[in-house]
Amino acid sequence: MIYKYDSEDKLIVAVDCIIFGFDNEGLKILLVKRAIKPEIGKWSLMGGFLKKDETLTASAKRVLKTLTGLENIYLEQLEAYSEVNRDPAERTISVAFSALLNMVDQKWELEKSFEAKWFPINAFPVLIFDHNMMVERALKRLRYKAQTQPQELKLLPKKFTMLQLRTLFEAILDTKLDKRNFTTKINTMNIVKRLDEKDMSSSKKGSYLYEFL
Amino acid sequence: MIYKYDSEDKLIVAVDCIIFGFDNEGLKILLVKRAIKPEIGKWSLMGGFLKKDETLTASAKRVLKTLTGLENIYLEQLEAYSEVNRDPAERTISVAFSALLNMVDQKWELEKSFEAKWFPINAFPVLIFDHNMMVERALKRLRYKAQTQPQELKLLPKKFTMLQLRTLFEAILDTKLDKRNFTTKINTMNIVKRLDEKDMSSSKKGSYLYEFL
DNA sequence: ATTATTAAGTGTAATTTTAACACTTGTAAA
DNA sequence: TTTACAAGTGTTAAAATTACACTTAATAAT
Repeated sequence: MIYKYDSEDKLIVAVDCIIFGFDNEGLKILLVKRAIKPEIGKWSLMGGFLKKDETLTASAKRVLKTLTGLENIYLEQLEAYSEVNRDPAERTISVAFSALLNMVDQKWELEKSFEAKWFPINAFPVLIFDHNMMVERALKRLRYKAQTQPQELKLLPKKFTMLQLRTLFEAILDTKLDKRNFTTKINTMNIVKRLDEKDMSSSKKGSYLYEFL
Repeated sequence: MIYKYDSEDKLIVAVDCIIFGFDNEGLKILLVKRAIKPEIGKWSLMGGFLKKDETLTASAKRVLKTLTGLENIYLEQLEAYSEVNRDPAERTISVAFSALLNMVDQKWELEKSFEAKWFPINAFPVLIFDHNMMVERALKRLRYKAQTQPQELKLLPKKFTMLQLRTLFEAILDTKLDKRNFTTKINTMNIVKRLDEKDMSSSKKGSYLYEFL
């Protein structure tokens, strides 16, 4: 026997992705020019609509794959946004996802048709709807993650130097960190192993490469 | 000009409330006997369906008011749950809310028709759907709150003793806490003020009452 | 071959925070 | 006046955090 709820209150559920990237210079956010009305042509988070037969996470993964071609982007669900008039076109609620993307060592390209662009995290445009709020929340969450579970910061290439890791932390936390204290801290946390390999590109001495455990 | 998205993927959005209470004995959770099919008669979180013209928070507040009559229950949004078959009746997603409720000093009554019951947090029944997962997540979040923003633990009467506060912490964190260290910690956190008033009910000496700042 | 250059790598001391631990006090009841 | 009982309080040791600057390894230039 199959039961159905009796409701005229069905609505469209969207997902919006706050896509963070890191390229050794600073923390970046990937934005797209909105392709549909309303607010067509304005900067926006990459998003899409939840289909009836997919989970929110699957939906976000699909959206990200469409934009980047990548299948295994690290994702974390954030809040749902549900102001009644958040989207002037129609009642929708949107579930935000934070996506972390290593910009360097993967072979991938942004799907051209989306007019996507990376912006520095401290200099990106005003976004549509409540998307700026979403970014703010995602950043807060990212800072928390850095403090508590740095191994989840999937923003670095598989092998990275201490300098890269520290630069990432500095970008996320928006502070300067002491070199010696940082290394000691990371080492006592037991989350990385030092490889025998060195990266010779940045100095004559070369710097050890690390991997997350 | 009004735009509409073109979509057959509208669906029902629910809210489910993890309602925590504290009565100086221990942490409790408020559950209801489900009144609709499927799974009618089974224990469940208190929930309801999001209406087209309300926000998720408003919806949760409405649901809580229906059950308790209270208007100003402290609420925090948690994750959305979206497994395709989480509710066998129909595709729904549900947004979980954590609600904190001081069981002692308010004048209120549980609406009888819901067959609601308080359970100790470490001895409550198996719930329908994914509700047990929701409770687990809510507990985790509550522990985090206790560590970082204890003034948000709206589970105590306005005036409370250090013993009450410590007992609450012990219940939430599921550990014993040292009396002296606890008092010192709370005092250095600058989140409470000690009143001149004493609660004489628990001892001959009486214990000071505190308020959150 | 020697020297210069450059970023990587490393240790110690001071301070702050946390954890462990037990006796004194104030009041009501006997 | 004494007894009983929970409330209230301080010190010491250990651990974590912060501040701080010189040495090292390798390449490039002479």
